[in-house]
Amino acid sequence: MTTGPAGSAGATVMDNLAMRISARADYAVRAALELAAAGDDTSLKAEAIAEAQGIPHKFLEGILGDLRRGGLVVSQRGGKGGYRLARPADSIPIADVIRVADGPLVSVRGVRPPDLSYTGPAESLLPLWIAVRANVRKILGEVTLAHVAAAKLPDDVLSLADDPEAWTNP
Amino acid sequence: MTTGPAGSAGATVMDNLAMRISARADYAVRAALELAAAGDDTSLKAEAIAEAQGIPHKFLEGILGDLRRGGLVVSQRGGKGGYRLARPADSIPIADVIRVADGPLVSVRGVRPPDLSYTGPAESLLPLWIAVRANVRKILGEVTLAHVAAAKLPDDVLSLADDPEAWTNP
DNA sequence: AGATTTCCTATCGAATTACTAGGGAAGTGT
DNA sequence: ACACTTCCCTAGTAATTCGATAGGAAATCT
Repeated sequence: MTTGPAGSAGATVMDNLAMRISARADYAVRAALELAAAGDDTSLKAEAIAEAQGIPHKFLEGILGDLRRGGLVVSQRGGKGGYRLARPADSIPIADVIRVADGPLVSVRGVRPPDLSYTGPAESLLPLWIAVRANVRKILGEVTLAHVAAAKLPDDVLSLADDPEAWTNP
Repeated sequence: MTTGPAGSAGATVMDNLAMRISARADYAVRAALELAAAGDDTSLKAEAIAEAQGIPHKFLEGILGDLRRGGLVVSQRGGKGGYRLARPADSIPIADVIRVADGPLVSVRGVRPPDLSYTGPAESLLPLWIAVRANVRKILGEVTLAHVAAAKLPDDVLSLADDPEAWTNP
């Protein structure tokens, strides 16, 4: 499995992180992509998705439950059961998947930017966080499951990722 | 998440967060802004900064220690002691402050994007995370302490924050 | 009925976060 | 020299969160 053992020996150091995509969000997106690739009328079993993407299957079940409650997938129990997307893949932005699985996209100290208040020289911090959030939203709201599943990201996103400097460490 | 379907009004839920600025990072930036506003040759005591920004002062001391070890501030002990910026405020991007206080800016499941590998329909996920990261870096690397302390954000950042839609909830 | 697969609840350990406590080291003013 | 101030360092801790697991009840198909 190329994805790195989900829970065990992955990263050497667990750093503090200013911005992180959680395992939940990552798994949720990958599961949704698997469903997008399967097509609108084929339904996949949780176990199949888990195996394909190297996700602990009981953990995945919980995540798929969230996606269902969030209205992104529909499920069917029983012998021929499984999950499939509730809407066409090109109408589901990645942002939706992350939000449903993980809550708001961006927050500061557990508070959403518009609810913060700063004083003194920090007053302009709020517009800054808002700008960052707007930017993240723009990207993740523009890119859909269909884009990623087809490996055809929009040009403006691709050009961001093409900058070699974007791939360096710090 | 386990919160009722979509938007059940005002309940404050402490969700998981896809992207968060931690208290450490937020405090670090605000402290640095106080120092930027004080000027290059005035030094402020930890206690004064703590009071001005409403930060627990013992907690802040630890953060200031990180900033010092990261070379962003210099300190002086004793009666006339305190902290001041090690460099001019317009040469310190917000990104530097956050990184020093909190580690790498962006990561996925505790792993930095370039170290991930995805399979199947999730293959294009990596360039997407990279694009998001590049974008966040671009903003936080461009905006300096001087910008924020003077309440004069660069135009391209301001225009992002000016979009009224950027301030809405989800 | 019987097999299958989702769905629900409960729990767990380990890590992380935000913060507190206490004391030692370095510097200043009298 | 002496007291006083302020930074500096090490530990510790309570609460929360994260990732993951277990067992069984409910629904659906053949």
